[in-house]
Amino acid sequence: MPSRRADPVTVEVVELIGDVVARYHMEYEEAAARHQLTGAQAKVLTLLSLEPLPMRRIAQKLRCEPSNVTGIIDRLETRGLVERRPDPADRRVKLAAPTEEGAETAERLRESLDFAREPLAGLTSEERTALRDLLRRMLG
Amino acid sequence: MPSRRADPVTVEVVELIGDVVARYHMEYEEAAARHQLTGAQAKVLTLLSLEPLPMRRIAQKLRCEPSNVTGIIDRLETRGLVERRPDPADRRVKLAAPTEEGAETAERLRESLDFAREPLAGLTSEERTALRDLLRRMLG
DNA sequence: TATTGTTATACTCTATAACTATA
DNA sequence: TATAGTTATAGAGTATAACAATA
Repeated sequence: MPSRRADPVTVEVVELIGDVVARYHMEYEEAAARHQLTGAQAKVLTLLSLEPLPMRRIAQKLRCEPSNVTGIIDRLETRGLVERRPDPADRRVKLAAPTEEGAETAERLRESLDFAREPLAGLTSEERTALRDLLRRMLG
Repeated sequence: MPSRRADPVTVEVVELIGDVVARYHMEYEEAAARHQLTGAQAKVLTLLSLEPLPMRRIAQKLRCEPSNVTGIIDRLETRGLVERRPDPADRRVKLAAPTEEGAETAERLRESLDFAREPLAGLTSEERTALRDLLRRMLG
C-alpha cells in the first residue's frame, strides 16, 4: 500500500506525466482522424503493418476481449484497409493483414504522428539522451 | 510539416513515452474500476472534488460535447456521488458538485492512483528533479 | 475437451441536431 | 437572439456469455 505522502518533486513529475499523456492522446486521435480512423482502428492498423496477426493476438496487444477485435477488423476490412487470411498451420485461426492501401495508410499515419518529435527538438542532444535514460529507469 | 527523419534517440524517447502513456492509462482505468467507476466518471469526479463546475465547464475540461456530460453526471448522480445544484447567479446553469460520499470516493481514488509514484521511487532525488526539468521544457 | 473466432446483448462514451428555459 | 442544459439518435468500443468449427 504505497500511500505514503510523496515529496513535492514526485508530485510535480506525476502531474507533468499526466500532461504528457493528455497531449499524446489528443495528438494521436487527431492524427487518426486525419485518416478517417478511430484511435483503436489506427492502433490495430499500425500493429498489423509490422506483421499480420491472429485475432487472438490482436486482443492481447490491445488488452481487450477477442470479441471486440471482430468488430474493429470488420470496419477496417469494410474500408479495404485490412483482410482476413487463413492460417495454413491452424484452420481455426484467421490472420489479419493490411492490404496495400492499408499499408500505405499506416505509413502516412506514422509520418503524421509527430508527437514529441517537435517538442523534443527544443532539447539539446544531451538532454534528449538524459531524458531517455531517466524514462528507461523509470519504466524498469 | 515536421516529417524530417528523427534521430535514434528521439525515436526511442517517443517510444518510451508511448510506454508511459500505455501504463498510465492501464493503471488509471484499474484504479477507477476498483471504485466501480469508468475512466470518464473518475476523471469528472476528480475534477469536481477540486471545485463544483457548470456542466459546460466540465465538457470543456473533458474536451467533449456538453451533451455527453449530461449522461456522465446522470450516472454519478444515480450512484449518489454527485448532485446538481442551481447557480444563484444564472438560472440556466447547473453546478455539479460531489456529495459527501463522492468526495470520499474521490479522495480514496486519489490515494490509490499511485502511478509513477512507485516507479519514481527508484530514482534518486536528483534524478527526479532532472526528469521534472526535462518534462517541463519538453511541454513548453 | 480445449481453443479460435464469431454472434448476441448490454452498457458507456462519443458527436450531431433539435428542443427548453433562461438570459 | 444567444446561451446552458437536455433529449434523441446513431456509431464505436467494451465485457460477458453462448455458439460453430477445428484442434
